Amino acid sequence: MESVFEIIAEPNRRAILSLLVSSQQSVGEIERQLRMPQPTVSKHLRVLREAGFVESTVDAQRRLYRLKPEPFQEVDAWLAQFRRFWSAHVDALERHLDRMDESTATKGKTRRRRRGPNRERDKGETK
Amino acid sequence: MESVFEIIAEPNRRAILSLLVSSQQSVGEIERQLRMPQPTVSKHLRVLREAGFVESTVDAQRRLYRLKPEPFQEVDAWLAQFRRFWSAHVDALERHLDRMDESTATKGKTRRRRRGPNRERDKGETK
DNA sequence: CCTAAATATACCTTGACACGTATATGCGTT
DNA sequence: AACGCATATACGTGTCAAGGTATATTTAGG
Repeated sequence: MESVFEIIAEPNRRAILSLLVSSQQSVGEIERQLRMPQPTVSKHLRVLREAGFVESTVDAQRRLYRLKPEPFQEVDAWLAQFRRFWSAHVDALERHLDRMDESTATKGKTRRRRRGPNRERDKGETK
Repeated sequence: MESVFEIIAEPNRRAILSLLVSSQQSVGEIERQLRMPQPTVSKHLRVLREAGFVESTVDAQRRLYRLKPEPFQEVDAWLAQFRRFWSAHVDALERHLDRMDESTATKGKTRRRRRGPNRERDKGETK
């Protein structure tokens, strides 16, 4: 369990991280909102803490967990090398994002995206 | 092996993806550059292809693999919700947005970027 | 056709990790 | 001190994915 990528590969851990975006939460609050058994929450939080994704402070018997930025930056840094590549495929990207918009439309406020004519693709690499 | 996060959790797969950033490569080229056995390369490429990270074209006995953008965008979309947390490093973020702006400038439309202090942490938990 | 090269797949083994259940630890209250 | 709540940890189990080795498939060329 060394890399940040392995950490975020686990769906429950991603759920926890997403929960913590809004504000810090206690173990019990996470447990209830995500409807997962308490030991599961604690164990995932341990992994997340050791990987630097979260930190905790003690509040009586409760532990309040909140996000830490560094590992996210690490993921972002890795992703960066591909940004150049996918901006060359903006059109496919736009189409993809349109589908994402559609699937998350329940959130109400969606960023509207405009649709343009297709631009040229294909760097002419085929043999 | 459903999610994109599980796919990129594997170091060898990340290595392959990084290799393909520069240009498309054959299995043998990947095998030699990464010094990993050929079946390993093929199997990872299969996983990557089924997850939409790469696609291949046939060149005689060779298969040329190249990147596809959509899954990367999916990772980026997930990462987006955490961006406000690491805006401590505004510089990298700004650079990122700058490149986004630049690369999509052909589309003409504005991409809004909030600037200034986003000092909005520590929501005063119950203590 | 037959062979060699490039790539894919099949089979097996192994190890990691996520889960459930049970139990331990810590803290606050009476 | 004793109890109860919140959280952590220990242990046993099952699953699944990655690696290794062997073999199959495809294609070019003689």
